[in-house]
Amino acid sequence: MESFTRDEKRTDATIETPDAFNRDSFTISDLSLEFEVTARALRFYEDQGLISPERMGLARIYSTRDRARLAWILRAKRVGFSLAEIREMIDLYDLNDGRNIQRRVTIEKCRDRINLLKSQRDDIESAIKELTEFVSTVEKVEAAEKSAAA
Amino acid sequence: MESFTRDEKRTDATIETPDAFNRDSFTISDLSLEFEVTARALRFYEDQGLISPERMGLARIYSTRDRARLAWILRAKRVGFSLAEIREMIDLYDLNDGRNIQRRVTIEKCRDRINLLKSQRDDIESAIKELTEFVSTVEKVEAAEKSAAA
DNA sequence: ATTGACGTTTACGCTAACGTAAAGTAGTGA
DNA sequence: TCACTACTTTACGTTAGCGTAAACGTCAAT
Repeated sequence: MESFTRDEKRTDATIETPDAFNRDSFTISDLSLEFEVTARALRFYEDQGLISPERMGLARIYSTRDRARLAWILRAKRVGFSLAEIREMIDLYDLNDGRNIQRRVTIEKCRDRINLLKSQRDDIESAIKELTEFVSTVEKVEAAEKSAAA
Repeated sequence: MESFTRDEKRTDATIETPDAFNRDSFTISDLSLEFEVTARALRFYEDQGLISPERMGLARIYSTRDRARLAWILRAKRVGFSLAEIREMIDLYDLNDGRNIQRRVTIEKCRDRINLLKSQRDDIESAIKELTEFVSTVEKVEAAEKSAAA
């Protein structure tokens, strides 16, 4: 459960086969390349308790679960959550894996988040509309000028 | 255009009628109360060139246009824009009031923003879905436990 | 043995968006 | 006149989210 047998690693490739998909573990640069985040960021997330990969000596070995979790983290970031908030949410998930304590609190927090997300979405929707209209008016002006110049 | 005639101000109220709606000018605390931002924030936005109210002596006098602009700024903030980005967008708007220079650049920038907003919206949509599903599974577990206890 | 690629830790630096005194001005009300 | 209140400026402090050395370990290839 906690030991990492090196037998699971392929021995044919020198140490890394860049074109190998269907991997079951990843290095820090694998993930930083794939998700376009710096290794520094990944280490920082680990410091903040968002993710905790296995170690092989000092080196970090990310599992597919870690990878999925990272994807989750990054999306949460994109939608505007702080790392602290993300951490909270992850804790909620993890808590509900085995425990039944505080389940109602979890649900409430999730509901709050959902509502927040919805209002954010509405704001964005309005912004899109507004910008789109702006663009079209500008384009109309432009078209009018062209025909006037003709 | 630039002078502010004090005749336009009402002289009946001492200096502020707290219950007066349909106002045409606002103090800094009016706006900070209404929009629930601190006066410090408003001054900061001014420093950053996002808004520039008239002055009556030292005191800031916000017009209805300023107020509308503030509303715009705050919504842009809510959807994740930085103050610098908001400033850029405002400049674009203002530029297109009188000038025809760089109109294509403006449009391009707007298009980029629109695309960014759309992908943000999609991210949020996914997050909503995911959280909603999570909540419902948690609730199912809860319901199952209750019936098991009966 | 050394170079190079990739990894590590520790730790100081930086930007954004304000918070928070500190200290002064300006008008009103007693 | 004094106090109060709302407003101002200047300026240093704070938090988040990393960036960026510095200095070192490890393995494979030259």
